[in-house]
Amino acid sequence: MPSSDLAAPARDRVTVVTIARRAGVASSTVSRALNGDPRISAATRERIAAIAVELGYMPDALARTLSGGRSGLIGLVLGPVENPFYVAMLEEVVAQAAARGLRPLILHLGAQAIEAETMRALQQYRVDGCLVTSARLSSDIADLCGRRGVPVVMLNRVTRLRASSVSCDNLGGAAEMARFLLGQGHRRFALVGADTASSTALEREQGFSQALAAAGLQPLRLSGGNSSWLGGYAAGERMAALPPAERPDAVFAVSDIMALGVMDALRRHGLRVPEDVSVAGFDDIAESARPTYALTTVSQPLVPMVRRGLDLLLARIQEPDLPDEVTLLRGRLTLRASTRERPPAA
Amino acid sequence: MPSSDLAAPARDRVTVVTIARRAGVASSTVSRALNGDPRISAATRERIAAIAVELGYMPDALARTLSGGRSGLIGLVLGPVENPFYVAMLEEVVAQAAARGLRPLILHLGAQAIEAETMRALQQYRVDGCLVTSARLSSDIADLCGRRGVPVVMLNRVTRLRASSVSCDNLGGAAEMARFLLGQGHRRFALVGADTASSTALEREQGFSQALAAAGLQPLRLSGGNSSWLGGYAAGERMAALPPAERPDAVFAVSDIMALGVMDALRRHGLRVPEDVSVAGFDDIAESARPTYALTTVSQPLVPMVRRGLDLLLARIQEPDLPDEVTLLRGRLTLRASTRERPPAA
DNA sequence: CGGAATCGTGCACACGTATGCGCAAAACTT
DNA sequence: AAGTTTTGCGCATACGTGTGCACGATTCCG
Repeated sequence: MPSSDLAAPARDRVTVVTIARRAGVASSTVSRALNGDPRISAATRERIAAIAVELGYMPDALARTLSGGRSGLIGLVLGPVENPFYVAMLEEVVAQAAARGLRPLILHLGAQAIEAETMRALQQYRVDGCLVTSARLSSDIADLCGRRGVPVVMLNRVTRLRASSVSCDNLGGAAEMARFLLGQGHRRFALVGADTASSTALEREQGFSQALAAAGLQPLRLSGGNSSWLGGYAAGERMAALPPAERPDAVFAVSDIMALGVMDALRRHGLRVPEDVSVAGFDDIAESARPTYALTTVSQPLVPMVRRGLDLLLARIQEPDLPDEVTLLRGRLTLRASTRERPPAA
Repeated sequence: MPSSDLAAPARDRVTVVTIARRAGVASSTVSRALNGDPRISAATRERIAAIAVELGYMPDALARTLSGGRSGLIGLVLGPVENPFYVAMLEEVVAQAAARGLRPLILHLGAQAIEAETMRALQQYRVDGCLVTSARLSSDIADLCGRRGVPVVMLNRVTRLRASSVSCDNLGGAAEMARFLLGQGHRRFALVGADTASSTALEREQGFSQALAAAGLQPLRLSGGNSSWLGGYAAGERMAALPPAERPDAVFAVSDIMALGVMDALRRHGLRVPEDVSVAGFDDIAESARPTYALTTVSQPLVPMVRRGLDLLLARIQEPDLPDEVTLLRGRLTLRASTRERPPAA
């Protein structure tokens, strides 16, 4: 049936064979020449390179992969993007991956569960490695990757699973924030956590509480749902509803996005930040730097975190049997206008 | 050199050959059986299917692509993610693409220029099609895709280039907003636009201005940089600095993210929204629904837009010679508390 | 000047899947 | 029962690249 014969001649790719014919050599010579094999003479190499440029040759990444190489693809499993921190992380990962010649393939994005489709994609496309930022169901991913020999690095998650991880020193950062607030004269604290207990959130709660306990204090625990603006807002409303005598004079939320919700709720109910209540967060997302928020927070070292994560991943791609490694990077206290010195006594 | 001989036996893939040997048939029979070729008997088909399941066989997408099929990869070129609208669009694209068995490969993300690396990736990985939301330098992408026969669909961008596009009826939506505000009794308007003139922003400005002109009015044009919160904030500050007599009583910003900046600036300078000034936007991002903003806006039909975009793309992947198509979807006015009826006379 | 070492290149095959074609056996027709 | 169609499957090859091995040509050494 020569019905669709006209569809065929449309696009003919430039391959090593095209170049080989043009140069009068074998295709293997072209392959070696372009890959800098020292066995090929300089003259031949340059001649072939010239033809390649002339024809606009681009090696087919898929064929190269099939022939035993790496695909250059890294699978991305991303958490809830309603939290701008994950968006910033995505942006940084994409930029740094591109600089290293890697292409990010999105396997999953969002807070909901990971579908079977994702797992299939992970197996069908020969992903060299995986970067995971979502905790939910990450165990399945890690498990599957482990069985198939695909290295995994967790970003911003510490896990007991077989995988390396890079994370901020959540415990230390939260503790440092607690000590800072204590030093400012605050004595009545609220701690806003998230219901969906991620390792990150738990560590921050713990670090904050422990530092307060060292000063003989205990925070009022408020939780308002998941780690989102709305969750923080709900917690803030609950706090604003307290009788003034019981109301804390400093709030620490385990994520900036929640802290912003807390601030908005407090202000909406007539409380001033920082005059009446100091508010602090963790992450340092872009929104926190807005003059209307000016949130005091613990800045996560995003760029070094991603760099370290890719370092770990690439090392394990080249040497699959390297042992798992857990990296902790210290956060930095960023002081803004949402917190304020309290007079020593009431 | 038998040095790294131990590295080889690590992971042996399950391929059609594995199954063929196990079933005592040729590999071509396996391929046909799994792809539902009617020439294979039901008995053989089932036997092979059973073995495939037992061994956990997954076809290699790369090899399949090489053999003449589609890769199942669609390239994504994304705009500035500081605008949550683009993040929402990304999320929707990922979800809908997965449902159709497509994998999104991130080619570019962010406001800055598209690097050469991106163009290379586009050629090296056999992307079936491209989805573009960024206007900056999208001409290069479209050009390259056109030459290589890769269909392109622009989302939220209308372009004169060779590509199909799906977009909201920006002109009509902005005009409808203008008529609504007029109907509420507003007479002094401000229009907040962006410096970096995207087609989207320009159309919205135009639609708003034209509808006002039809009522014999002209808006005060304010621009405060690019389409970001900070840009809106700057415009809001300029507006708040005006003497009360000259100050508009309604502002329309060409994007929600700018409108939120405007609101924050106005409130920070003591103006009440909507009591003193009504504020309206365009996009309907999640933040606009927060009780603290409650922004009146034009909702973009995100889900249908992405659906239509993928429809167009898939149609052109299967039939490359289809003519370009431009789809316009009507937005819907979403009324919230940031706008308010004005008394008929002063 | 003959043998060995070195250099540059080609042949063949591998990776995993899809498919045109051919061939044997079974089913049907006359 | 012999010929014709249909059925079910295998052989060979293509896709584009990488690489082990071998082979002819050159160079070096004695």
